[in-house]
Amino acid sequence: MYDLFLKNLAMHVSLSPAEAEQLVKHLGLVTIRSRAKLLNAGEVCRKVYFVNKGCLRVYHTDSEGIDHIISFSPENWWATDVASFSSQKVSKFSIDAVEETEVFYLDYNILERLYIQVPKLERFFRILTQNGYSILQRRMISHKSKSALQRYRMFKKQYPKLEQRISQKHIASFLGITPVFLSRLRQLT
Amino acid sequence: MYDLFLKNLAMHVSLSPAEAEQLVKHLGLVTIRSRAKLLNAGEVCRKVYFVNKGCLRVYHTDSEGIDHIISFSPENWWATDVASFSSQKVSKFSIDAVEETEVFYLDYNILERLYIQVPKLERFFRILTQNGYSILQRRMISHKSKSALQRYRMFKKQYPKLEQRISQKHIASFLGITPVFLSRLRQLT
DNA sequence: CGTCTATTTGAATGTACTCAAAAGCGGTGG
DNA sequence: CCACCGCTTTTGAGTACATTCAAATAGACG
Repeated sequence: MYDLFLKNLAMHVSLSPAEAEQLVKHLGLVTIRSRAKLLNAGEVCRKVYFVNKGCLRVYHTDSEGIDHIISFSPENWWATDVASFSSQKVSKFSIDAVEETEVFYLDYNILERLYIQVPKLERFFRILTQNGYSILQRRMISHKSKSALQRYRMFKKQYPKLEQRISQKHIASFLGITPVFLSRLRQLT
Repeated sequence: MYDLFLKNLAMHVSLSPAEAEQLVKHLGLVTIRSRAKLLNAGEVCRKVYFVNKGCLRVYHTDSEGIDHIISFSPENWWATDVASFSSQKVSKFSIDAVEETEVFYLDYNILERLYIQVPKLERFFRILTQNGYSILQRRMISHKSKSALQRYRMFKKQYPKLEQRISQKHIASFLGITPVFLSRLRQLT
């Protein structure tokens, strides 16, 4: 049951069985159906999520009511609103499910306590955030230096499986273009 | 001398005098003149920098030879290529000085040792990276949802002092537009 | 089946870019 | 101290990538 989760942690830290036990027993589990929300912009983000099955999206709804997807989190990825979670202030982002999704979660207060009990977790989340940061940097650069068509092709290459599972509307929002324009790009392939 | 540096750390962790001493004695110090480089794309980024005076820029040079500035680091900010530093693999980014700049730095190996000796540093850099991550997210969103003019106005509002110190060419690169177009935007104001 | 949302297609528009040339500015050497 | 060189900024004209609006078509779900 916790296989994927523990393997994910093992990528960056090696926990003793006791530590793993300690961690796992504080883990929440929830399954939500497609489109169900885990976080609404305006709320405080109290949890960090690990996707065991399915796919989440983290997005911002701008003043015009247009969504901008900041990231997808398929199986084996983490999702949270880092800004809101780490400061426990209201969130500018929302999180929902792109398809039926099963997530583990850790509560803010529990995690803060765990940081003390299991200091390796501090390390784990430092590394996790660093990785997320550098992925975001790459996306930022690609957004600035590549055309929409190039970005779409990179997306398909990088996430071949995801493309099947996610609506074009969402892919367009992730790429930072309109669904209409994405539809035209697809003709060219 | 270490005032600004220690105050910066104190924002997120409180070190004992012994811990502060331990940290500070491993700190390097270097002053570089405008345009001098601290990191060249293609090298491994072995240091994390703290800007005590002046201003650094972290940027990527794309296949066309065009620079894309990912961040400025004026006094009291940190700079590194997170991806390269944390993995100790070759860097896709370069770092140089926008004006005469004085930086403290920590070496990768030293920092890894310090993480063990002073675990609070693990926490500090976790929080630092989380903050950086959420700043980058905001920039990503603003890049997708705002026009160049709006982004320029936001930049001026957010970094009023920086605008004076940095060339338009660099501001344009940061905003993700051409210097030519920035020049036109400035007429409108 | 009917309704609602997602995708496609067409036409007109706008934002930002390229290329080119001129003007401004700063540093360096005579 | 001035003249010159190189780099930055401005300005003009033409262009391209991506958008908006509108309408038609296709798909998904109750």
